[in-house]
Amino acid sequence: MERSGGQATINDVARLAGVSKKTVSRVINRSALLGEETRRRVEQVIAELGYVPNPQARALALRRNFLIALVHDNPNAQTVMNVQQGLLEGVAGSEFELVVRPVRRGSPTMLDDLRAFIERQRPFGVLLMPPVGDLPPVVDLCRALGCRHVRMSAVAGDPASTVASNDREAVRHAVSYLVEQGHRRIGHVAGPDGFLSAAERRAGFEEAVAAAELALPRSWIAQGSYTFESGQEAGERLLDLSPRPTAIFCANDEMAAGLVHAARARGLDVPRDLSVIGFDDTPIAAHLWPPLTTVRWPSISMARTAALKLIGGEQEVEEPSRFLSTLIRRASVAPPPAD
Amino acid sequence: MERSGGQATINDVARLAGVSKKTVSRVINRSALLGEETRRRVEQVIAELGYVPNPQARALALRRNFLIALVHDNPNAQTVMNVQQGLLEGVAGSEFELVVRPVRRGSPTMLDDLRAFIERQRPFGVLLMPPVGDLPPVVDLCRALGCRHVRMSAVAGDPASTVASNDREAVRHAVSYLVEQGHRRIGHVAGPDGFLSAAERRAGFEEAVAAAELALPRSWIAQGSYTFESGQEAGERLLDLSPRPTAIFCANDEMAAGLVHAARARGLDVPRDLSVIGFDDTPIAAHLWPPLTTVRWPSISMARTAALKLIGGEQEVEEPSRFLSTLIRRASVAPPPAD
DNA sequence: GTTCATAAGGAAACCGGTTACCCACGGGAG
DNA sequence: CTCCCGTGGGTAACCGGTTTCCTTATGAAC
Repeated sequence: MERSGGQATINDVARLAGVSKKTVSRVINRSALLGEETRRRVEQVIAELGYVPNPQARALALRRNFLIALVHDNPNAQTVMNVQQGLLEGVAGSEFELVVRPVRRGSPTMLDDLRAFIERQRPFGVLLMPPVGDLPPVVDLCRALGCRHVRMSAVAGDPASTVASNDREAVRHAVSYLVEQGHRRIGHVAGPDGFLSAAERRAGFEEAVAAAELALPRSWIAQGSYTFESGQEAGERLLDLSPRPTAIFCANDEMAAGLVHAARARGLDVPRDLSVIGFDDTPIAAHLWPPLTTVRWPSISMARTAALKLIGGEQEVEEPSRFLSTLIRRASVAPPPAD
Repeated sequence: MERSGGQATINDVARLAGVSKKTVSRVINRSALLGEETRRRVEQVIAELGYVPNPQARALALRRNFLIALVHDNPNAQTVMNVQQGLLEGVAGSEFELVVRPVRRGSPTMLDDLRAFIERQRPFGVLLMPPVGDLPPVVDLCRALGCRHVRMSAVAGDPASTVASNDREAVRHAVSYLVEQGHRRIGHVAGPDGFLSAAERRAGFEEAVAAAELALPRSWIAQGSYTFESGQEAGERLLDLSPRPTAIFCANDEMAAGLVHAARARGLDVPRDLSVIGFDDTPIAAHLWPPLTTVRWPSISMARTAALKLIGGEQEVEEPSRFLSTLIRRASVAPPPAD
């Protein structure tokens, strides 16, 4: 039974229950000092009226709001959606809402835009997705504004403000898998400069190759920009080499897809002539032909933990000691050709 | 120059400028009745203090907030991201924020969850993405709650609360393209029951086939569920027919990708032996081999218009008379084999 | 010299909650 | 019989804006 034309307010509840606002507020906030009898009466009136506290009024009185902002500049739609899902799982049952705030890296006004956003909304917390969270000026801005923030990152950092995967280890594992399959000539399509994830993945690649005591000519590493086209171009360079790599690890799935296209254009069969591994497990990976072996980033659980860290106050959030990326084995890897 | 430890308030500004709150409020809201001299003085103090009005306080006093909610239940991450982008473009420069609220169709508590969300937040407006916006109970709920809403839809509806593409026409056009290429045996992988888009696309398909006076055995239409796997299964059924279709229109890209896999598994070459068209232009389409001819849904501009309708009050939003989906021609269509 | 319209701006109430502070009451200790 | 304390709950101020209503100064009209 709702009053038409406008929500019931705390005053309505107080009046109908014959108590003061304060008492109603106590009921809402589960304060202890309350008679059982009174509490029941108030709760009944609340139910009858369908009363819901006004979040704006609450925010004003409490001098804090219940907004978690997702700040991102990530071209990978699926990853962003996963993070949104994880965040929402993390705040489920609480009164927090998720607002999204894309930014444009490279835009000269990015920092000013972000500052204006934070100053205006004063969100309770912000989650910084990579790659924007890898930018020190962005983190410094949050700190300067006194805005609590958590970064998702490919490397460990301050535990209070970081949830970290371990891209380097994940890549070492993926490349070891290629080695196990018998590959000795392994190439790499690296991500762009300035991306922490790209640097980590490359480092992991180089460590794994070194650990297996394989040769690594400079020319077997081609740099791309995380795009399909750049993967294609990198593929053209790598596949024209002689001898050419029998396996290539790509720093993301987009580039791996481009690489596979380049291979096909040269009449090379994947995985018979060339094994390929990507990173991210985007929808593309599963639907490519052949289905792409790739590394899955635990984006949902990382985001869930990030949400808990943001809203969890000071108490420790129980957290996996490490977010493990997992190798998803599909059909794009096989032993090298006999040649 | 900001006061450390807390934003400046309207009271601080008023005090430093030697005026009343009301006058500051007038400056903020560009009220006319103000001396040039006073306005300048206040504006200078605002700048010095870095004063930003508190949105919660504003929301409370104005009895309305500045939240636009995106309610969706769409498995296609790229489409959701496009809609987010379009919404943000539409509200750019205003003080609106975008909150996202995924729902789970099929969950028995979906309506209750949505009701709780709307009653709690009282968002200024909500955008209902398909398929959840196609559900009458959801629309009825918004109406009952007095919550302004706009649906994105594959068919026209009440102009005040609908932005509509014309899927039927877009599909007719795509199928005509197959006919022009010389195809006479054209099949269809339809979307699941209960999806407006699926019904419209199927209707468009059937209309185009009828207009070209082609035969359409029942068996040439296979129903899927918009997933890759269902596309694969549909492909298995369609491709075992004899004679089999030389071209197939799929109601979305996921299923088209599944169909292409099924074709390849049978040793069929796309497009030499089979032409395929999808719908949505997801990233998968461009990265598939061969790159998939598909229909691009104008999601960004539809969402932008939807945002304007939501925040635009009563005045008419200038709007394309129709949002045109465009046929993206890639390599998955060719003339039929000679046989 | 009045009267009156108008411009400029202030005082106070209000939006819907939370909180600092106070009061009334009842029971046990001294 | 007081005193004191814990319990249950009310009063009023406050959060930071907006709005209603009112006052004052000014200049034009009569």
